[in-house]
Amino acid sequence: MNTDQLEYFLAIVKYKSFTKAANEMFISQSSLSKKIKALENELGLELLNRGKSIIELTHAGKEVYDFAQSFFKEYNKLNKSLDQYRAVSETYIRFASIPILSYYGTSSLLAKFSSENLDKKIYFNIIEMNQEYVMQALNNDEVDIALIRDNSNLVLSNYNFINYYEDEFLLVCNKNHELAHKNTVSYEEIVKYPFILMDKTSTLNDIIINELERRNLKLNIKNIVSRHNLILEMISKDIGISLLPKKLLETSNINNIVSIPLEKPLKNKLILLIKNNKNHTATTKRFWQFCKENIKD
Amino acid sequence: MNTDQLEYFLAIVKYKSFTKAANEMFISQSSLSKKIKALENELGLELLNRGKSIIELTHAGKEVYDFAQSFFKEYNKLNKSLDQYRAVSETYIRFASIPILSYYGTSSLLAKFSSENLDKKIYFNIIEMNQEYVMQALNNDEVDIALIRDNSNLVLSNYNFINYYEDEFLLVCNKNHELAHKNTVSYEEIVKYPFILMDKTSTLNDIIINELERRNLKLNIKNIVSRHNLILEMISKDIGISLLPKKLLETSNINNIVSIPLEKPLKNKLILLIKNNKNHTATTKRFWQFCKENIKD
DNA sequence: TAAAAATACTCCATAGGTATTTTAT
DNA sequence: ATAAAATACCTATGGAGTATTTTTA
Repeated sequence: MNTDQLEYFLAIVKYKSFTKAANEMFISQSSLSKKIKALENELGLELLNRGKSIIELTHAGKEVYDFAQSFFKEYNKLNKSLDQYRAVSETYIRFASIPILSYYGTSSLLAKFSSENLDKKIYFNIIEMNQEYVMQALNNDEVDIALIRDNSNLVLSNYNFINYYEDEFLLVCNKNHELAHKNTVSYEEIVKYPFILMDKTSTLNDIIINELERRNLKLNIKNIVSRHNLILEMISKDIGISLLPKKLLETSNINNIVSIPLEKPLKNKLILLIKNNKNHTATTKRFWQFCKENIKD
Repeated sequence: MNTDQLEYFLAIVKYKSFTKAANEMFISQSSLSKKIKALENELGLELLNRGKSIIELTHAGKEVYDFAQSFFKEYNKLNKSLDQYRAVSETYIRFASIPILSYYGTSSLLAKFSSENLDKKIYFNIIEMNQEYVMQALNNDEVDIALIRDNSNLVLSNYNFINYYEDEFLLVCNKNHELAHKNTVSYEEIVKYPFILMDKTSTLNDIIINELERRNLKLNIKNIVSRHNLILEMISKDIGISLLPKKLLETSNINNIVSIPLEKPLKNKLILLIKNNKNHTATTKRFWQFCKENIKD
């Protein structure tokens, strides 16, 4: 019996699925299956009733489950206590993000993790790049975890993800604009007016343009700029209108601007991504676990 | 971390020696050394201060030691509880002995072990043979554990042993014999009288004859018989004298016989033997452990 | 110098992976 | 038929052994 087996066993119970648990624990379904079978063989008992649409504990399994839980309680206590004897080592977590970090409270998440894990000096190596480069870095193992925008082009089969934040796009216009008085606006109305777009490396555009294409509509693009603050400033001069995630508007203090919900809401979803492979450091895994527990979606 | 590592770690602390612990746990010193190093690496800590003439726990080691102890308490509890779900399986322990089993309470030892291990049906496969055959069977892995007499010919480097019983040889003679009134007798006196010897396959003879050869004395052999009861009966008819272990005399109820200590005591030592190799079943290992704990030497 | 732990080296067993089959709904 | 667990098969890592070296008292 070893800690891995117990940990994996708890994961299966938690997720009620070998496949799901394997994914979450960064091992293959096959390995997990064999590991649990090995544990069952060692104990000479079946721990799980498989199949019948859901995985449930056998009576013996329940006892092992309770044992495993209190084991980890003690084990974690031991490890915390051993920290006093351990040299504080350094580890890096390489974190890449699209340029939105300051708006979504990410730094406080990272800080919280560091402060909860004082046994190691944890350094976050943070870079902000456009989504294409973030994905490249993730795929080339130059980065451990990424924060990106979930656009429809993403193929997530090689990744695990956590929903990080979700809000919706609002129409933003000058307070003197024709639309300013409306309660909701439709896509058909939006395309009538000069539109200010982020530059094409932003995934905000993909989402907006995809949605409009789906509806056979085409934007009347007036300007393309590289930062959303610039968009807001231009709107405050009534140069055009735009669509921006609600959250980005909350932090701005530009005058003369009005934001209006869409008739058919358009979601802006941010997700954390980690590669599905098995070579993550213990600290990276621990951080991923921490994110799962600390981000309420 | 796994149960093996913890078990081995506890053994090292118990025996204060890697080499000793390795031997007791039926693994090589090399493997043990590596296993503990692996545990230390995993924990990122030294657990033992090696070398300085004795092995002692570091502060961290003490914490792990306490953890391991309470772990096994819980682990054993779990296993006991899991027994109710386990199919009762059968295991055999192959036990060979020189023909003395009825005199040394061996059967109650075996019975006690069986009754303390009700999770398995434990069958003892017991054979009594002369020592040469017992040793052969042990060497050929036809037998797991052997009970033999420790004569000076034994080379024990390939075995682990447990002192099973120790008593001393007494001179036995008829109550009308010339020596019958003495408090102690010397070897010089013994060789003067007709002597009744066990047949040559008995290790009793080796011990007696070796001792006399060491003293340049030679027995005056009158009869050779195959069972010590016969010897006693012959002595009761004053046909000769003999040397027999004290214990064998306690259980006999033959009259007209006197037993007298030797001036220079001659020991009769029975030992349990197990091969030093690593292929014992869990039950055999458990029985061996049980013997270590239950036989006070 | 002697005894004991660590290491070098070899061999084999097992863990982990991918691909496939079996099972259960 | 589909989704999920088990299995077959392959590879690579790690564990066990023996023999040797290093360490320490």
